[in-house]
Parts: sequence; C-alpha cells; structure tokens
Amino acid sequence: MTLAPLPDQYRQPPFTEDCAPRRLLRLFSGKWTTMILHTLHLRGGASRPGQLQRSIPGLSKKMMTQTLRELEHLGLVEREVMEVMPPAVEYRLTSLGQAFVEPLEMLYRWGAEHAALLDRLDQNAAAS
Amino acid sequence: MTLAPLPDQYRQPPFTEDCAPRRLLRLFSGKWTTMILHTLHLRGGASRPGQLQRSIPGLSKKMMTQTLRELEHLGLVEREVMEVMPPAVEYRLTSLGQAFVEPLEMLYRWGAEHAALLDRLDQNAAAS
DNA sequence: CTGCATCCTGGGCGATACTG
DNA sequence: CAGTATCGCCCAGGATGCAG
Repeated sequence: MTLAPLPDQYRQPPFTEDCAPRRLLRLFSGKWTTMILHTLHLRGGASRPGQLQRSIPGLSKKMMTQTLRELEHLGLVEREVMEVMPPAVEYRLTSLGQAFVEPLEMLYRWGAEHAALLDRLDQNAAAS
Repeated sequence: MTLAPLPDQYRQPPFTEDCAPRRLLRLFSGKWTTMILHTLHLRGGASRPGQLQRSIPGLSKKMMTQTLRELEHLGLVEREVMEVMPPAVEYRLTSLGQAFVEPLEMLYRWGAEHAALLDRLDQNAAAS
C-alpha cells in the first residue's frame, strides 16, 4: 500500500531543527566521531583499539571507547572480542556505517579541494 | 616564488583534529548556523532579521543575532543597515558565504536522499 | 523593529587513577 | 592490551528583561 502524502501542517520545512543536514551534522558533531569513522574506513573498515588510538593524535583512551560505544549503539560499528591472552578486540564498520562514510568522504574531499576557503575564514577572524 | 613542499613531519595526517572535514564541521557545528545559511540561500542570499527568524522555528532572537555576528566575523555574511524609522536591517551572504553553501547543500541533498538511513540510526538507538 | 546584557543549566570532553 | 569510574572545567545555548 502507498502512503497518503503528509498534510502540509506536518511537513517539515527544509530548515527545521530536524532537517536532513542537521541530523547528519548531529551524528558527526562529536569531536572524534568523524576521525574514527574515517580512520576505520582508511584501514579497510576495521581496526584494533590500540592501532586506532595511535592513528589519531590527541585521542584519549576514554574518548575513544566512549565514541566507539556510541557508534556501536547506533549500529555503525561492531565490536568483536577474540578470546585470547592478552585480550584482543577489533572494531569493524557495519554496512550502515560504511554508508555514512560516503557523506563524510564528500566533506573530506570538499575540504581538501577548498582548503584556501577554509583558511580565509581564519584570516577574516584574525583580521577583525 | 614557489613554496617548497612541506617536510613530512609537518604534514597533517588525514585524520587530525584540524583536518579538512573537521574544520568544515566546526564551522557548521553551531546549532543554528547551517539553518541560517541555508535559509539565506533559499531566499536568494539575503533576508531581514524578522523574516529570517520567522522562517526558522525555534530560533530565538538572541541565538539568531549571536550566530549572525559570528558569521559576519568570519566574512560569510554582511550586515546592511538602512537608515529609516523604524530601523531596517538586511543580512546578505558574501561570495565567501555562498561558497560554503555548496558543501552544505551537498549534505542537505545526501540527507534527503538517504533519510531512510538516518531513520535507522534512531531505530537502532531505540532498540538497544 | 532590531539588538545587547545577564543569569543559569546541561553536557561534552579532558585528566587522572584503577581493574582484569 | 582493553576498559571503567570519578571529578571538574568550560561553554553552547535557552530564558528573560532592557534599550534605541
């Protein structure tokens, strides 16, 4: 069955607090979220915690696990525990996670290609 | 004169705190920033404060002006004061501002096209 | 109409120290 | 090696009220 179109009064204007880009931005708003996703992606979708942390300068153990827990909670990342000594763990992007890497990489590419514009922001801020 | 390539030790890894996507995300991190930019864009690049506020549900006077000040500070938005009574003001996207609308619209489009994925995040979160 | 000042709360994030 | 617990700071951002 097909759904009847939403009455106007319930339709979200394109600039609401819950509009598409904001939902995406909220997902990416954590300080380390994007870097973790991107790094996992770079490593082919999986990494062990130690590796991961060493790959991201400034990332503390606490914030790493905290962020990973959130990503796990959202179904973007899976955690696998290998039963060995010493304990070994691996975090892996789920297929959903991989999907969200796409817009992230778009941002990444845009930023890299327009680094000059980003620099101008700082210049302007410093100037005034 | 041309610049010598940056020595490796100074080159930023792609997942640094100041990498391209994060700089972009920091710009967009304010709760109302993107909605204001997007709305200005929708209106052809300019709007008066009253209009603007009424266009964005939930946006308070305070947060609007505060955000606009920041955007002005960064050179993304211009403020023009018309000398009349009662005072009239117009905010306009600068060319730099227009440039940054581009990645924003990319996000917007992606989000709109993949709303189903965004919904899954909430489902997952609610489930566990 | 437009805009600033003030007060206050929540939560993100960092530092540190401890367990298995 | 991997992970947890606790404490405390800072600041984004909401409410309210005043001013040109």
